[in-house]
Parts: sequence; C-alpha cells; structure tokens
Amino acid sequence: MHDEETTPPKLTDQVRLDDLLCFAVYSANNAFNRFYKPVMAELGLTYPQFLVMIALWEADGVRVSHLGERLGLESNTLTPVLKRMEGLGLLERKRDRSDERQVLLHLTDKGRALENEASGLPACVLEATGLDPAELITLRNEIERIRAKLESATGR
Amino acid sequence: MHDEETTPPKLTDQVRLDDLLCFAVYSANNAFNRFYKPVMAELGLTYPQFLVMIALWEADGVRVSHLGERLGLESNTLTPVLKRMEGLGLLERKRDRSDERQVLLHLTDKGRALENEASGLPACVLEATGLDPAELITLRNEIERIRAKLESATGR
DNA sequence: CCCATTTATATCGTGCACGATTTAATCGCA
DNA sequence: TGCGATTAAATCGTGCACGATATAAATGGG
Repeated sequence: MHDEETTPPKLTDQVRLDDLLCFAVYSANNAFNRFYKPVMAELGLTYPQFLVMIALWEADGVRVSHLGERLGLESNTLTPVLKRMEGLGLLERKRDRSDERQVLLHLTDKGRALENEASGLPACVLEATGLDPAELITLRNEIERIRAKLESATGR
Repeated sequence: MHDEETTPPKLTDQVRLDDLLCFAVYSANNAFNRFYKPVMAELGLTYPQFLVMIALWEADGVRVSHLGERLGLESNTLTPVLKRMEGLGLLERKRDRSDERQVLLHLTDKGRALENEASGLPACVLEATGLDPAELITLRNEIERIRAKLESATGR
C-alpha cells in the first residue's frame, strides 16, 4: 500500500465550522448588519445604501461604474439600490450628455445634509467593538489583504 | 467660545470608506462568496447551504433552532433554505414525535456522501489567501471577537 | 382541566448580491 | 461613412437575511 496522492480526510476531520475564516467573516458581516440596523433606521437607510452615501460624500457626481469599482459591485446590484435612493430624494441619476451610455450620480441637498446625522457612527463602532483605533486599522488591513487575495484567486 | 460638547466633525472628515472595518468585512464576505461560487457549483450548493451542510456533518439529527444557534440565523431564514435542500435530496425534515412543534434535521446518504467531495476546500482557502494555518486562526479569532462584541452591543 | 402564555417553526414582504441577458450608445476601422 | 465590436447600464430570475406576523403545539397556574 504505497499511495503518494492520498485523498485528504473528510472535511469535518480537518476543520470545524468555528475554525473557518469564511464563517467568521460571514457571521461578522451579519453582526455588523444587525448592529447597524437601528442606527440606519434613524437615517432612513439600509446598510448598503449607507455605503453608497459614504462613497458619494467622498466623491459626488461620479458614474455608476465608478461607484461600482469603489464598492466592488456592478450595475445589476447598484441600479435598483440607486433607484430606491433616488426615490428617497437622496440623489439624482442623470445620463451624461457627452456619453449617453453613462449615468452620473449627484447628491441632493437632502443627501448631503444626511452626512451630519451620521457623524457619531465611527465612535459608536469603536465603543461597541472595544477596539482602539490602531487595533481597528490593523485588523481592517489584514481583512483587506485577504479580500484582495481572494479576488485575485477567484476564477483561478 | 467655550464648547465642551461639540458636535463631531462630519463623517468623511473623520474616516474614509476604506478605513471602515464594517466595509472591509462586507467586502471580504462578498469576496468569499465569489471565490466559493465555482467550488459550490460543483457541489450543487450555495455558500449558505454549504455552511448548513458543515453544521450537519458535525452534528446530525438536530433541531432547526439548534442549527440556527450554530449559524446565527433564525427559522425565517433557515426554513426556506432547508426546504430547498430537502428538495435537493440532501436532508429530511421531520417533526419530532415527542414535541410536534420541533423539526428534526437528518442528512440523507446523498447529504453525507457530499462531505468527501468537499475535502479539498480548506487547502484551497489557505492557498488563495496565502495565509499559513496559524495566521488564519489568529485572524479568525480576532474577527470572532469583534463579532461577539457587536452581538452583545446590538440593541444597546 | 381549561385557557392564557410561551415556544418552535413557518409565512410573507422587502432589499440586496449576482449570473445571464438585453438595450442602447459609442468606437474602430475598412 | 457604414457597420460589427465594445462598453455602460438596466432588466430579470434566484436565493439569502430579516422584521413582522401567523400557526400550531406544549406548558402551567388557577
């Protein structure tokens, strides 16, 4: 019995659910969603809509595809979200006059004004997680590093 | 001008989108989903269905509520997933004879057999992320720590 | 023993993420 | 200049996460 290329042992003999990085990330993402929910409700937003708002507070007047690069999403996800946000009066979607394929996003006064309502949020997360700012940045960097690795490994 | 209780500066003057831990976790979760998609397709599963399978490979014959505790989900999310998985012939849902409110989950032979197909996955993640097992566990622990903190901070 | 309360699961509606496809505008190049 | 290729966004269908509510079974105090 000499078998150089052995089949690995079955999954649960290798790792437990609680050891999996993907499960930790999945659960942490759900936890962030739940934690933010009441805060977002005050702003009248969902959590993904809030991420869109942050991106637009940082850079207004951008194309849908630019926003998509920023958030790692495409128009199939963004278009419905942006339409709902337009319906809420937070932004306007306008075809680019010089290239009618593109849609430019512009915050309304209401959309810009909302930024002041959200100012307490970073402190809120620091308090909830019990991390100091330096630890938080370190952890963020490590997570971002594996995100980038996964992205480049996706589809080979 | 003496103002002890100043309003914090607006959000984008405090942090950038790319500094936010929540956004890193959100993006990493999306990245895991995308990375797993082709692998899951081979197994005929979705990523959440795969997490259910792992939980059941570890402990079969459990109640829906027990699975929910394991995964941090409730019946409103799990019931439709479990029904689809039952439709795929991976498991059976049976009312507990001794307490008809409860539903017990039992893997089928097909469901158990699938574990062997998934054995390459941990190595696959290690390779994709470029982490060694010790780093991965450390990172996992840190993420789990903040997940637990967020959970206990949710709703005050 | 009865019925209000509690517990376990299911149902329903909304929003998000995404693969696949469609629509429409622009580009490239013969 | 004409037209096939490319690009940007939108549309459609599926599955998941979740708040709110419903259903049905068990429990327990009077």
